[in-house]
Amino acid sequence: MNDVAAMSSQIPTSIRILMADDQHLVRGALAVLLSLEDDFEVVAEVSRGDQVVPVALACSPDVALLDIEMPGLDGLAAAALLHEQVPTCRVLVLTTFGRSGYLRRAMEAGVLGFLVKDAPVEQLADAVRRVARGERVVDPVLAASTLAGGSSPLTARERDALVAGRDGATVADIAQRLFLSEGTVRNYLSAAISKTGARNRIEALRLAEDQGWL
Amino acid sequence: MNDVAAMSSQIPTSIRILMADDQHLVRGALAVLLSLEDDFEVVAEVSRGDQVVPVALACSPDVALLDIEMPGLDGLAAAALLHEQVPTCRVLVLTTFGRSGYLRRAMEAGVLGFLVKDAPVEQLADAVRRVARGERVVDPVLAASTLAGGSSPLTARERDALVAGRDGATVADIAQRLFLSEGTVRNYLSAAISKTGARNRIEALRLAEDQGWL
DNA sequence: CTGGGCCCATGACGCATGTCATGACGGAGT
DNA sequence: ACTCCGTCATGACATGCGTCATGGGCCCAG
Repeated sequence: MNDVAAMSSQIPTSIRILMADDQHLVRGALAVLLSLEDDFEVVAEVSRGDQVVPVALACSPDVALLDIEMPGLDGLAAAALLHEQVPTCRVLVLTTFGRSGYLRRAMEAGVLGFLVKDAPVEQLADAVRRVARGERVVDPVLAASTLAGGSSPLTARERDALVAGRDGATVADIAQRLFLSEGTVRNYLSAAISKTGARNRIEALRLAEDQGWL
Repeated sequence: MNDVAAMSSQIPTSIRILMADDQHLVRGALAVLLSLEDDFEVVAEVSRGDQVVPVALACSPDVALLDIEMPGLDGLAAAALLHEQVPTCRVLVLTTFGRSGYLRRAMEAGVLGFLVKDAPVEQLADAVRRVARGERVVDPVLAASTLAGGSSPLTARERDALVAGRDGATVADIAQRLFLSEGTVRNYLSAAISKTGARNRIEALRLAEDQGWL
């Protein structure tokens, strides 16, 4: 008896889930969907990335289901923090975009599962169970293309210069934001453009984003 | 008896719903959520805008729940077609972005309800019921900002020039795509930039998009 | 300690871009 | 009929942008 209890694995207790997504409706709907399975229990819902760790500390979930696009803190950053501060909590990332770089960054953040939002519904519950068991769950097609894509050739500052120009800022604006000289900014942008094979910084931005290099 | 049956309004029959969203997971989850209400029946699910009308013709739903960002055909265009070809079907648009222009275009397309995806969950069922009854459902805050925004100051070609430059195309590229001279393109872009109050065509693109002028 | 890589900067060159003036054509409205 | 407005075009000008060469400071690995 003692032995059986100590096995810690197969008491028929439910999997405790934390959900993070900034869109109330989809978060709620997914929570309902998961709650219908009788071995799941959604113990917390948050709408901002920076709430993930505090809430996880409070209610110790088995699995955290994180969206990537979130205010406050990016879901991948949240995953990294979570992995470090609440290592017992496995992470399943659930995102709209199947970008290579997202997957790469997710893996670096210690994420176990990576699911795209247009996966068939049946897959979700399955993925949660497997992640709870400690298995890796990744779409093989996406995994392959990620491997093929290689890792980012951009240096930190080149990346900074690119993202600082997202909203259509001029070189002068970017220079101000990064506390750099205009010439330096132009150099970084130029490097980023040539590395991505683009002809504009706009195109470079788009390409880099698709590759997940931002 | 005859009279009662002929009243057509209050037989306790369920509201037939068609769902269109390209993300399987959220579409499925929302469908489940709605199916839990016993006066709802999700009779069809599609993942592309161009499937909306054919499927609606086949299964004659009372309410169509349309996402905007969809492959094949934009949800708003689908709504317009639906309104014209299946006028008995009321439309509720459900979108990620609460952009003024989306709302405006939705209204022009004969849409009855407009709901953002981060609305609280309880609101969805309520919105569906009200739309089914023929009531308008729109977030008052969004409605106000839309009214304030006014309608697009851009001419058709200015708009064309802007959108043709979305992916970071050069002026020469845009000129080729629109079969115009480079100078003309520059003129259009210049006009668009000054009308939006931007300093770049990139910024102009962003601003115009936020206002829904594209 | 000596490359090599990244960070930061400067200056100069050439092309792309944004602005402006100007003009022609056609449709819509008074 | 005349005028306004949108469409298309040209040419000229100023600025912004992308490229390149060059150099100094820094840190890390060989």
